[in-house]
Amino acid sequence: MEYDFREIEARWQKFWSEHATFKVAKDASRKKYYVLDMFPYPSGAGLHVGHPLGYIASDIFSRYKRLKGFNVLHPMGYDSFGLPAEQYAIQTGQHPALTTEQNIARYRQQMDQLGFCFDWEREVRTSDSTYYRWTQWIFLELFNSWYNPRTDKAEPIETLVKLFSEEGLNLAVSDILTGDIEKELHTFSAKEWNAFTEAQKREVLMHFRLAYLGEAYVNWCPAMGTVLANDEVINGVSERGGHPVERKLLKQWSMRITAYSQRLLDGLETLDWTESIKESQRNWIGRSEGASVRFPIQGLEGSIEVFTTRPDTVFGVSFVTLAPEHELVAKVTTADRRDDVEAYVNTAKNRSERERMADVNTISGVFTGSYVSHPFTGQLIPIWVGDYVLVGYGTGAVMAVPAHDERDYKFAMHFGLPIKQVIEPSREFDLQKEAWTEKEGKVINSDILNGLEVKKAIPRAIDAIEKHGFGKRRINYRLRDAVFGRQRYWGEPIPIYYKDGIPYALSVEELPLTLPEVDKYLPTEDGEPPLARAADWKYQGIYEYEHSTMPGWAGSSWYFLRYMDPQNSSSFASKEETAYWNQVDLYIGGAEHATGHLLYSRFWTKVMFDLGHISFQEPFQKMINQGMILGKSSFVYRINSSNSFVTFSKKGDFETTPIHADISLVDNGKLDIEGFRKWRPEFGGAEFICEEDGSYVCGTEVEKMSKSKYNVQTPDELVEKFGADTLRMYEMFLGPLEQSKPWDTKGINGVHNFLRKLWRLFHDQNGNVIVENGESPKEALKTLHKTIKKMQDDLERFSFNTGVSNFMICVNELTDLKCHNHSVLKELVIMLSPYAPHISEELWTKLGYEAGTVGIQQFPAFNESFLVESSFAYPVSFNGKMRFKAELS
RNA sequence: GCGGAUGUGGUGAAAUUGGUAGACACGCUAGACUUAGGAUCUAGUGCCGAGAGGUGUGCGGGUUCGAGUCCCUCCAUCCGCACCA
Repeated sequence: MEYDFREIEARWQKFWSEHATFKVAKDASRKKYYVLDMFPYPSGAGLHVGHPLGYIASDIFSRYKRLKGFNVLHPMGYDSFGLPAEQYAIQTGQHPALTTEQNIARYRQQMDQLGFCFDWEREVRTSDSTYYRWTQWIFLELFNSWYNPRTDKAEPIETLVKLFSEEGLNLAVSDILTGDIEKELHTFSAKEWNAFTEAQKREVLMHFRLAYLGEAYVNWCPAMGTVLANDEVINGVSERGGHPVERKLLKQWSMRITAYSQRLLDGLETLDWTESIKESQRNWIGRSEGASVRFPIQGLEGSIEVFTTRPDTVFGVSFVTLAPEHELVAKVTTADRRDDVEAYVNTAKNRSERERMADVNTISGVFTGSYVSHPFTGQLIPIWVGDYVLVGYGTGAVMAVPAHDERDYKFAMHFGLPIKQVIEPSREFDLQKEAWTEKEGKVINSDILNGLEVKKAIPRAIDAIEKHGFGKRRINYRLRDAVFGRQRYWGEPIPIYYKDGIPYALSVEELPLTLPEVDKYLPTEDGEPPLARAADWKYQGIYEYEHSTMPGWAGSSWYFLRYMDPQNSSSFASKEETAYWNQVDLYIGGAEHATGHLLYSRFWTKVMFDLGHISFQEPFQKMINQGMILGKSSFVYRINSSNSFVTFSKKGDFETTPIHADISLVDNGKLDIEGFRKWRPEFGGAEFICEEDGSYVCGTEVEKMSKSKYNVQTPDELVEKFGADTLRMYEMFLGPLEQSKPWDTKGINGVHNFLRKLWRLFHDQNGNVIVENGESPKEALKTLHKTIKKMQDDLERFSFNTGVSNFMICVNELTDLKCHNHSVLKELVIMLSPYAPHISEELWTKLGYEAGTVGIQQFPAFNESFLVESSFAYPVSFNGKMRFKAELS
């Protein structure tokens, strides 16, 4: 009897499902371990071989941890709100919930056939109202909180109300103001506060809430009719769809993630993540230290505030530049300059992000006609407008020091503005040709700073600026608040209604605010989001609800918490459950979420921690980022303006256009010509210029796996051909988990043959089980123990590829030894069970053990005494002394 | 430009703390067995060389008794960010 994987796998999957083998529950007597996969968006295309890579790894590790005695939480769910379902709904009129449901069913079926040990009773779906009820609840928590810089954490908004009613908002409490709040608010006394109307109070509070409605420059995508977060915009076009994106000032719901900049930065130190992801986050947060300095405007009230990291060069300022969108531009523009400035500002505003980014080398700007006075020297300095200054960063204005900043230098050269050297370069350098931008050298021409080294001059300059009241020390972050509203249908409704134009939050008891039915999934004629179409959808039948919905990252920012207690209907998860399961110990997923999901979910976790809902600050302790599996596309070469195709080696003789051919039509590089003709009607009469042997050879290229490139390999056909255990082991065998690699099935036979060999170790030619009892042969025990040690090490360091290899070596050796000893085989099966669960279960029962229990055995113990004899020692001399190093042979 | 990663046979790769480089697998070569299969078994397979031997981890240098591994310079490829003051 041969290894009949089809029969075996179907039978065990049924058994696991019927016996709820992988159901887990809190168990205080055992240590927990939480292994999480990034949950998928259920797209219509189903899973391709790249998707399960991470799931296989997490499955292996979960099973291993279970063998080690841990109570392992290993759940799965769906990030089921999202654009594609909505787009499909727009095209077909079909409700997104329906397509989503179908796609989930397909995903589930594909995952099931791989034999994962998920506890499906804990499944979550972000689009399910029993789930998004709690997403809305968290939104309310954010809405009803503010960030208190004095305690450095989020607090209920009541503490702020108390503060205002006792102290008001004045200089003494100005330390509670951070970032943008600073600019927009006026001070008031406690008395004034108490006399404020409800509306006035709410307006003030809105500037402090962690979820707030505010005016902000947003990434507006006209093609999609919605706003996008910064990380959803790549090179000035939308991440999904590639539509152009422009900047627009809009009133939007936002998340005050900037309040957490420093804590998000500090928290990274405690995490076991790759340096590259941490670095991406540091970059995104973009902390820089410096000072803000105010330059009084000549002849007008007020001043222009700039942010600089080089206060040491303050005496080298020769002009000040405002961003075109800067609020003071209109005010400082003189009458004779107005036409020029307005023309410039309009051009700059109308350029899309993409255009603006495309030509960063073109220098443009315009003089406003006004001047500021230098705070130290009183010298008059012209005010310019230039689009190299970004409104969203710092104060939207810079003090230009052309001698020591490259962009200021180019601007000054272009417009013939003075360049004043204030740093003596520390090595030979031609200041006539470019700016000396290094933070090195001696300060000159700078009054009180003269003679100081740059590194010492910086703090000295800040001290002087603060002493004279010209400005203050300031840490600036590049991180922007996250826009939270989307003008879309298929997302969580924001639990807010408007009374007299003022936003009010729903109460917790009124949740969930369910998604209403609409006639179409498009914006209304007057540009309102699709939710505005919902007839009679009003709070208490009177007040308008908020019409935008939450972005895709809302539901995914906290899903790991819901898995801990997914059925709970009185809270997002009980305290007992979150205290027990705690942080995710191992998180596996793609690196593409480095700045989006991973940052947002860290932010929400910190807020939840501050408000006392959970006892940990970071969601994911250790993270592994699996590499992408790329597709190998096949190409045929059509001779231009003909229906003839030329084989790869002869294509040089013609003018050709490469066309993707479906990889299922290509075997070993050779095209199935008849299949190709039938594939698409336009190729029906295709002619082929072939190789000498009559075959047509295709060209190949490694690309991202995608439907449109006809290079998608689904796991289904491979499972059908070789079985899930083979596919699982093969995907691990391909190479290091974290490395991207092209998909290639040429080695899959090797893994499949190995499983057959393993099968034969237990069976004779007639299919009878051969298991011997009694004393285990010494040689077999050595092999076994060597393998136990290696397999364990491999698993601990996530080196699943060597794990598979080492297991193969073991089976080869036992086969050579003709070892059928019961106790050796038993431990072999347990060791294999994480990698190939189906065949392990089968062999486990053949060894006479209870079905469904192989996964909860103890991982076999490694016994050194068997290794001592088989190891050899070789001499090593170290620092002149000889010593011996033992190696396991 | 800045940051991160990677570079080892024909191929995927291994080498865990500086200690026999290329395990394991694919592929290939030769043979055995077979009513032919994508089966199994045996032997071989980094490169040069008939051989002894020499040589070899992107290039060049360094530290060391010893370097794929540590340090420096450079090169190539991939990924991320990018007018951030």
